[in-house]
Amino acid sequence: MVKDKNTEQRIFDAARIVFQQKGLAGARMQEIADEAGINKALLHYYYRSKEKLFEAIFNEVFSNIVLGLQNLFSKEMGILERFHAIVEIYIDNLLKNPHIPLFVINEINQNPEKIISILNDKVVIHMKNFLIQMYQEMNEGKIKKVDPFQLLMSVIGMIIFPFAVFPAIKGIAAKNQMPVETFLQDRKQIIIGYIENILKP
Amino acid sequence: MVKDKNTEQRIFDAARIVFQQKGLAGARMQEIADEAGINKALLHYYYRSKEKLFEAIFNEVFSNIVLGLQNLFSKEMGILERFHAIVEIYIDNLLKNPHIPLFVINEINQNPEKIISILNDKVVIHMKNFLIQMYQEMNEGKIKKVDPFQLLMSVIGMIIFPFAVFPAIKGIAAKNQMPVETFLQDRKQIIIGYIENILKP
DNA sequence: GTCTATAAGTAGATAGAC
DNA sequence: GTCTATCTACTTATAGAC
Repeated sequence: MVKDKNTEQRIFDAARIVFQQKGLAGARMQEIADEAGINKALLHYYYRSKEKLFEAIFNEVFSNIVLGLQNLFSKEMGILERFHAIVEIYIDNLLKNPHIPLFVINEINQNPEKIISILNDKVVIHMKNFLIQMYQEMNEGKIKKVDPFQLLMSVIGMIIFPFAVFPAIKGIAAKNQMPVETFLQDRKQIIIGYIENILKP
Repeated sequence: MVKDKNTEQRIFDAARIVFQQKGLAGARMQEIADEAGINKALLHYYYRSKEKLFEAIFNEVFSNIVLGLQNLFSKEMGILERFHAIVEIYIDNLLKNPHIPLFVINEINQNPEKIISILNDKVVIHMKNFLIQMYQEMNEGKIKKVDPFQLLMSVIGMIIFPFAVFPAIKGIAAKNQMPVETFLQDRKQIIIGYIENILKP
């Protein structure tokens, strides 16, 4: 039995929008159906339950993030270059999907075991290689000696935080007659500058 | 008519715990009642509705944050000293209440107008003075020339992000046999070090 | 596959006894 | 003030026609 790709995809896209804005508990199946332009019953026809629909969305979103991380950490490049890539690629991606951080952060808090096990399975290896590379470059005197994990956490925090409070940033930006996109675009070079200040020997 | 402070306070504390963990939509009045060790009907006796109870909690939490900001920005001190204080005080406070960041971030996203108007009324003035002070010290050559707002956003991001993904950090820390509290305590000096690197002329 | 109508379950809110 | 019992509304989920 072949599924109608069009309808299924429309449901999927609608669900992603609603779940990202309202979260699992706050979303309504009716709202998703309206957003998809179809009837509520069809949601259950394609995805048996609200939970299953949510899981389908989350898995797609999160596996994209994991793929992005794997990609960033598997390529051969120096540490500064790598941080440069992390900042550029993530801010560009988040500008296209500013709701993703809060969506993922909420799931981390509601369902930590699931996320931790995925991270352990698919990300930790790359993370370890990254840490090893940092220690190498530190010993070679290419970069200053710092705690690699703390730095990584800091960089991710600087990247993600403005998106987690996006509406507030937007409000503040509007008050200063600056498009929020400009603020976030500028941020790329600024964060990279910080990292260079921190790491340059 | 005098309210029974004990019961009201127990409801309030229980509601804070449940709302912070589950959010407005995810929380159940029954769960709050259980947590408070009283009956569901009493919740409505003290706070007319779920929404009103949530608002009471949020207002208390958020006004504490605003007070903290006002306090930090009103005291006379140099810029580096001020950043030092921001980092120390916020990490210490968040270690006591690690759920607050996500709680506030969610409300920022669900109810941005309310938060923006409070910020405009009570925080923007202090923020402006802070920016003025930064420009002064930059012109005097005490610190390097940087975008003050971007730096502030970065510092706040570095402070708050680990708490927003607390369960994940905890999981990773556990895997490395390190208490998450140690990781976050260490972070204070590390972030302050970053800021000095960024601002030292 | 898609719809309408409806069932079944849940959650917030209230009535009324004590 | 506090409880039990109940009401009402909403939401997910299903049955069944087309």
